[in-house]
Parts: sequence; structure tokens; C-alpha cells
Amino acid sequence: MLGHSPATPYTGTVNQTPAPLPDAPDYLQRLNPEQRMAIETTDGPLLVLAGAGTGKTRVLTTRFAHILLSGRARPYQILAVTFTNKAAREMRERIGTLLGEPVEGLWLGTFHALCARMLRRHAEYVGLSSGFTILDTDDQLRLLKQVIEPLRIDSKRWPPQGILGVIQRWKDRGLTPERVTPAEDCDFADGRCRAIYASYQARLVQLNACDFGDLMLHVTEILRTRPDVLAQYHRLFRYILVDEYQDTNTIQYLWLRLLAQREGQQSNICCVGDDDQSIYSWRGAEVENILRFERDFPGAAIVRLERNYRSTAQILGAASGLIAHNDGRLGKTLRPGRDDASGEKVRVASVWDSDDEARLVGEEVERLRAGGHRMSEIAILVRAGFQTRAFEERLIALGLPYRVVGGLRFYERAEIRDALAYMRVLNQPADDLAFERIVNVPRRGIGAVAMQKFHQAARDAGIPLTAAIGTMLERGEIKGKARDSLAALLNNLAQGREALPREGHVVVVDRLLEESGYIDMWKADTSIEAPGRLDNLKELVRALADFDSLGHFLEHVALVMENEESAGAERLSIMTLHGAKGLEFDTVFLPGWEEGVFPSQRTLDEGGLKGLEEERRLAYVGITRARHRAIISHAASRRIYGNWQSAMPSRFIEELPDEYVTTTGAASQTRSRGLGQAPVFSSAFPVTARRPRATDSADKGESRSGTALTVGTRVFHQKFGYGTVSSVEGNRLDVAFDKAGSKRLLDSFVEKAP
DNA sequence: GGATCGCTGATTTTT
DNA sequence: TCAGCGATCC
Repeated sequence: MLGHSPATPYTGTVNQTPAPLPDAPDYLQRLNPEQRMAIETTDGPLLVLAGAGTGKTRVLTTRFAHILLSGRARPYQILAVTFTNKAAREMRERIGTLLGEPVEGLWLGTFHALCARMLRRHAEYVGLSSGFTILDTDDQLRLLKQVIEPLRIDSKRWPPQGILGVIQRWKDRGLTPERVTPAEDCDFADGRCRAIYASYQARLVQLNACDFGDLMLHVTEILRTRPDVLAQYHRLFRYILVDEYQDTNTIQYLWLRLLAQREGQQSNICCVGDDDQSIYSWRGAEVENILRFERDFPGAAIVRLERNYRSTAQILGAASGLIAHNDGRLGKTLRPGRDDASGEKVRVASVWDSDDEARLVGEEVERLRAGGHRMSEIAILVRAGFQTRAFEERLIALGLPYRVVGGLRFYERAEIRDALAYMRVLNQPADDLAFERIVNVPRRGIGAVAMQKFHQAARDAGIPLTAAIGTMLERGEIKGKARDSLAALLNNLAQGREALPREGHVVVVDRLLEESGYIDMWKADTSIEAPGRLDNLKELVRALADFDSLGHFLEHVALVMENEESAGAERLSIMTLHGAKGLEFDTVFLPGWEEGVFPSQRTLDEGGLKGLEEERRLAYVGITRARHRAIISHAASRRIYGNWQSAMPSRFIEELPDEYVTTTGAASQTRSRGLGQAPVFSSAFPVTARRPRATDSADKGESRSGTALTVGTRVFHQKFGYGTVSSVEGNRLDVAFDKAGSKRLLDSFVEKAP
């Protein structure tokens, strides 16, 4: 495998560093030789291994501009793929800046957005029509439940989410129902997943809809089976650029390979990625894709970007030392791009518990703020969501402005989903899932029983729900309140649809939301959230005006679905390590580096090396987010699911090279001085609030310094109370506590019982 | 249709 | 511990 031969830095078609020509165009000035190589090696397959902070985005965008400006291709002949909308947007903007004007008609976007665009052109090949709806997670699940229901599957044992997960994983691997072999289908839902998958797909076609996975799956299937369509794209795309290649899953890989491998021509595909930052295997990403690049594209050139312009030498040293513990890497060492001998060492702080940890971080943030540090340049990066709470509480208490990144998104709010459902039915009357969502919102006296009847009628006649209800109304088969309210709703929708070309989508949607009573429903709501929801709805209608049609708007929402938050606000960010990928901050806090938290308990339980290495990459990503200052912390005891558990420092802490790290608190004692010391809280973190517990223990600890603990010794722990030492292993103890049971902990957190 | 009770299970998340 | 869910009751 490629990973075992990382010796040659550059292979294949390129072996000379282009000399920085004095007459090189402006946009190529002030790039380092590796970057120039990555940009100027335009033809033939190229893998750019771009370490954290090595100017990856700059290379990608400059390469794009270079291909255009050197006359190698027209803008629409370059396919540029990213994972997130944010990355796509950033690329588009920077290309515009480089070229001096915004460029139109680019094939630049996320895998899914590009596939949606392609699928609209060829939808008929997979039984859809070009106006198909893209379902969100909610709809997917609802649809799947409908499919499962008649099968009488025990939803306790086999939750629909689980089945949906199986289906999605198949889709990630490029498996249509026909391609799933019976052998693959036995582990879940008594071997009926394959059948469920098939009927789920059939229902989607009936609804003229597809889910997210289908965007990739359908297009790949078309490219696989329609040589004429494939040839068309081969002729179109002369160059392909891929960002974050290490995150591609199998279907994305297949899609790229189909587009790149052209009969009788070389593949001008350039993939940029970093195997050390692959942290999404649990989502189907295959690091193998990047490790295998040379085999897939023979004659591929490889360029390594290793000069890091982001972080201090100390931070890079710590991160590099850590990631060196992983096997099977493509091999890459970050070198400081600038001279930064004055940089601070990475700090590792030991604390008692999560409250202490939050207090420590809060104090340090206050200190930084007082020193003029920008709040938006500080981040607290956690492994998992539950860790954020302690920090939030502390920051609120201190009055420090923060935001938790990655909470509920705009599109996930109930009122936005409702309003979108109204628009979807307006746009496509056959959208049963959307109709179901709104039929009784606001209340129209339609219960489960009535819906059952409508469904039956629609199924029998083979028509959409709205059509079936329309027929039933005409025949007088619906009575009472339901009759009037449904007639009014269908009337609103029909009139809106008819008025659409005349009055425009903004006016029509606005009126539909008003006349259907949806807006009134929230006006009548007395809860505190209601005004906010009305604001959101106004915002949504306002956003409509940015699009030339309802269809385009819905497409955008389905694919982009993100919350455009007020940027630039002076707040520190709390987010997960995953969420921080691609970002950078002056100061980064990395709390919770404990066995069982980071690496996570689940990874430890699985016991595999792969999982652990991914956690280590996550740690690497965390450290490399910091420009100037990284502060790692670990607590000796943490409350997990309601009870206190003692925690060992993360193995990743031990893996940091000593010369780049300074430790404060208990870890420093255990790392360098060994047994018998109580936690000492470093003066590096000036204590403003009094911490009686910690201080007490430190004092007592010092008074008995030098006393070795042996098996049978009676000890006292601040949280667990009294206990007896049952084994000693270096500085690690097993203690049988009288009340709290048996725990494993660092000797420095207990003291000899009086 | 809405409130209440008890059970369960609890990383990481984009599109 | 505690939120989120489904079942149950009014």
C-alpha cells in the first residue's frame, strides 16, 4: 500500500521544482515551491497531501484560476468538488477575487449539489421527473415508517432509524437494492432490510422524490449504465479538483473515478487531502481512497505541503509528535513556515473535576480578555456535546459572551419546516410527505383516522393525497369541520399555484401562509418562542426574494440548509472537535482529555486500533487549530450519567513530546516526579475564586509528601470517601471504596486516611 | 388533543 | 443525571 512507501516526496510526472520566475504572473508570486508545484502541475493525476495550515485552500483556488488564466479550460470545463457549502462558498469567493470578477456557470459545489444538478438533467433514467423533491431526514424517516408498518416489524427491536442507517450505508457504498447481495442482508431486521430498501426506493419514485444518498447513487448509476451520458461529461470536464479527499466515501469515490477516467486520455484529476485529518470514517468515509490514489490513477504525481504558516513551532511539535503514534500514514511532517521561537509551549492542566475545569478555562479566558485578546479568537473544543454544559454555565456566571456552534439549525426549526412544507405542496402537489406535515397544522380537525382513509383512497386510485382528497370532497365523502377546512386549504393551494406565474413566488407564498391560517396560529400562540418563530418566518419569506423561482429556492434550502449566523460577533466559540475542522483560532482550549472521554469510551470498548487512531487524528486536528496557544486539560473525576467516576489522563497526553509541553497540576507530578504528590494548581492560572476542596487537598498532600501508598493502605478521596488500596501500579491505584465501589485512579488524588 | 408518567439510553454530523 | 420518547389517561 502507498502508506508504506512515503519516502519519495515527489513522484510521477513531475520531478523538478519550478524556479520562481521573475515574470511569473501575480497570482503565483509569494507561493512556496511545493505550492507552485501543486498549482502548475496541471495535467495528469495529482495528489496534494496538504497538512493542517499549509495553504490548502489557497492552492486549490489558485490552481483553478491558473487553469483558466493559462487558457487550458473555460470556467464550465472545470469540476470542483467540496464537502460543505461553506468550503464551496469560500472557494467561489476567492476565485472571484483572484480573477478580479465573479465567475458564472461554474461546476463548483458540494458533491450533493453537483449531483442534484446532474440528476435534474437525467432524472428520467431513474424513473423521476426533473422536478423531484429532495427529502430531509424527517421525511425519510416518516416514509420509511410507512413502508415498514405493514410488515409488522417489531420497532422496539429494529428501530426505523436503524434500518434507515443500514440503507444509508448501502447507498454510501453505491449499492442500489439490486446490487445488495442476500449475503449482506442478514444482520438487521431479520434479513428484511433489502426488501424494505427496495420498497422504500419504489415509494420515493412514486413520490417523485429522493433522499440525500440518492443524489449520489442515482447519478452514479446513470454514469455507470449510460455510456452516452458519461461521454457527455467526459467531454465537458477537462479538469477535476477535489477538496478533503480523505473524507470521500465509496460512492463519491466511484462517481469521481467514473468522471475522471476517460478512455484514451489522461485523468486531469487533482485531489487535495490529509490522511491525518480523516475523522469521518463513522460516516462512511474511506481513508483507503486517499491511500490508494496512486493505484487508481497510474502515473500520479504527489506533492506534499508541509510548511505550516498557522501555528507556532511548539504547537506543531506537539501535534506532530502525537500523530507520529499512528501507523499506516502517507507520511508527512509539518514544519513551521515562520520563525517563532518565542511561542508558548502547549499547556496540560490537571484538575479535580469538570467544574474545576470550567473554572480554569473561565479564568484563563478572563485573563486573556483583560489582556486584549479577541473573544472570537478563542475556542473551546470538546469531544462530545455533553461537555459543553459545564463551560456554558461557567461563562454565563462570569458574563463572558460565547456561542455554541452546531446547535439547532435554521432549517430544523419546526416553523421553518412547516412553512417549507407549504411551499413544497405548492410547488409539487404530489408531495404527499409535505402535505401530511401541514394538513393539520394549524388544526383542521384531521386526525389519524381521517388520514388513514385518505391514504387508502389515494393508494386505491394511485394518485397523490391532495388529488384523492379533492375527489372525495367533490363526492361529498368528507363531512363536518374537516370538509370546510380541507376545501379551504386545497383552494388556497390551487389558487396560489395558478397565481404563481402572474404574481411571483414571494407574494404567493406570503399569502398562502397568511390565508391558510399558519401565521395566525403562531400569532395566537402565547409561548415565549412564538415571536421569534414569526421573525424566522418573515426571514424565510424575505430569503425567497433572492431566488428567481420557488423551485430554485427549495433546491437551495434542501441542499444548503444552514444557519447564516451573524458573523464577527465578539464571542468565543464552544464546539466539537469535528465541528472545528478547517477552522483556526489564536487560543484553543482542549478539555476532557481523559480515557473514556477522549478517546471515547465507545472507541475503547471496541478495542480496535483503527478507532483509536481516528481519535488520535481528532486530537491532532484539535491541537492544529491553534495559532498561538493550546491548553489541554483533564479532570481526575467526572460525573458520567449521574455518578462520579474517576478518570485517568488520556493516553494522548502521554504521547505529546515533553519538549513542547508544560504541565501544571497533578499530571506534572506523575509524569516527571512520580509517586506521592497531591494535585498542585499552577500559578500559571491565577486563582480568583477560592477553591477550598482542591486547596485543602493540596495542603494535606504536601504534608505527607514522600509517603508511599501500598496495598491495604486506607485512603481518602474527595468524591468517593474512604477506601482501601487494592493494587498499586506505578502511580495508578485500584482502590476499593467503602461506598463508591472499586475505582482506578491516580495516586495523587487520594490521601492517606488519618 | 394535551398533559402526565415512566422507561431508556446516552459520540462525533454534512449534505 | 436527565432529556426525549411512547403509552396512557382525561
